[in-house]
Amino acid sequence: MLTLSEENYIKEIYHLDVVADKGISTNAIANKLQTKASSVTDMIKKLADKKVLIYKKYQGVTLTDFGKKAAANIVRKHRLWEVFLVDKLQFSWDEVHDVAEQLEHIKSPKLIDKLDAFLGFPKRDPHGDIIPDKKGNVQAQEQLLLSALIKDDIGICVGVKDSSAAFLQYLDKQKIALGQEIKVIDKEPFDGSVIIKTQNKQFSVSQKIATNLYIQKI
Amino acid sequence: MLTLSEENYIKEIYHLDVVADKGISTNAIANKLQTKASSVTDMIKKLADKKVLIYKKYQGVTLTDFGKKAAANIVRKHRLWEVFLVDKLQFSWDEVHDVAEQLEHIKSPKLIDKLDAFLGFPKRDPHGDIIPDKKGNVQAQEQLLLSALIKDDIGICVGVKDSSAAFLQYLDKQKIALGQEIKVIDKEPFDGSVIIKTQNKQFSVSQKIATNLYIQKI
DNA sequence: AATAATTTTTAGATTAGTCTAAAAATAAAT
DNA sequence: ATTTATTTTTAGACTAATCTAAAAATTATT
Repeated sequence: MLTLSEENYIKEIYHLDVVADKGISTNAIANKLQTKASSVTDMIKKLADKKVLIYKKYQGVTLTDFGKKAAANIVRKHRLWEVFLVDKLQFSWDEVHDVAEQLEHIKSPKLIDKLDAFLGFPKRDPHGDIIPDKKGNVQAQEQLLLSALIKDDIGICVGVKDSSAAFLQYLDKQKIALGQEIKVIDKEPFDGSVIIKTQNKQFSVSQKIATNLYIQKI
Repeated sequence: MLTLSEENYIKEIYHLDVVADKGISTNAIANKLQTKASSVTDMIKKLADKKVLIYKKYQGVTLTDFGKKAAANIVRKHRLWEVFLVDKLQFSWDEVHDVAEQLEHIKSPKLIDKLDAFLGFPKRDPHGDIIPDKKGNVQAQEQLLLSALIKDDIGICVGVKDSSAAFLQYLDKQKIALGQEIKVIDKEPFDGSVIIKTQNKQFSVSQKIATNLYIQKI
């Protein structure tokens, strides 16, 4: 059985693992978890004992298959709860994270199965992120950043890279929602901004926006 | 801010407070929480410092108004989650307790308000217990034990005193549900059993059953 | 009222998770 | 290839929550 703290470490290492290919460094984990490197060293020793990850002094860590499954399960719970908060309780998508951060630690497989069914077996959370299945498998997402599209490309908005409240609120203000169709009218090479058309309105978004919005081409 | 452990102590003291009139003893708390008396002494000192309760050595404890409000809030959360589990997720009433025990510690007033609304502002949980309101007030329940009724009394089943899975399953088997009308046909003075009629069926229940089922007379 | 039994508290130890400060190892820069 | 800078680990300490065992206070019993 994993403690709350252990679960938070595992989840964060899992998120870092997606990008990195070598071992996850002690400092990277410490930054993400707002803690000190020495605390991380202590904890990863414990997690290595529990066969959650592989740890060699000074070489960083990598999750074992067991660790990856455990992590995917926590992520699954987090994202299902986010769907619940938005779909059923009318939370907006920029205010669900902190609550889901607590709910993800509730231990009851039955609860999650029933919640999943109640929500209609959703595939993605309110930010467009894929929800891992019961067995901890994550379906690969075929998605590009808006900035990677070229003139006349058309796609569906499927997710955000940055899920900070500020960014989500910006999207709300511009009436950009997940599931929405977006067409690239033109690109401005000078500053990387993109002129898009969505819902019959045409406007420009900055490079910062374009590099944080995932699109699935159609 | 209260820790998880503190919340569990407060909740248990609150439940014990309903029955007792003098201070709640260290041992009583230790029994309920499956812990040692020495641990209880340590904790109640801490809770006294936090103004949650009044503590005098060897005299037991009593909750302050602040402590009572905090406790009622935890109980409110516990019971609202139980309603959610039964009404929305199709849990049966004998399997919700352990999950609710975890969910009651989630900290988010907004979540509870929205959950309350989503559930249609229920007044009682699946076991018939009154749900404290937002301010921590509990409406007095006018209810008697089935064993206190006399021949020809008619009432509605409103709650259970013992909410163990075994008892709840017994009630399910006998098709006795909350909200159901029950008439006392006769009583057997010898063993305290009661002959009742409900849903056009007439049968006898033992004294043990009759002293654990709450009825509201009509 | 004195003694016995029980309850409660204290004292000291333990575990999980964290921290600071110093030491050791690795990586970067001259 | 040394030296310097950075990262990581170790050593020792702290807090929260618990425990055991012994001491102190209260309650019950003769």
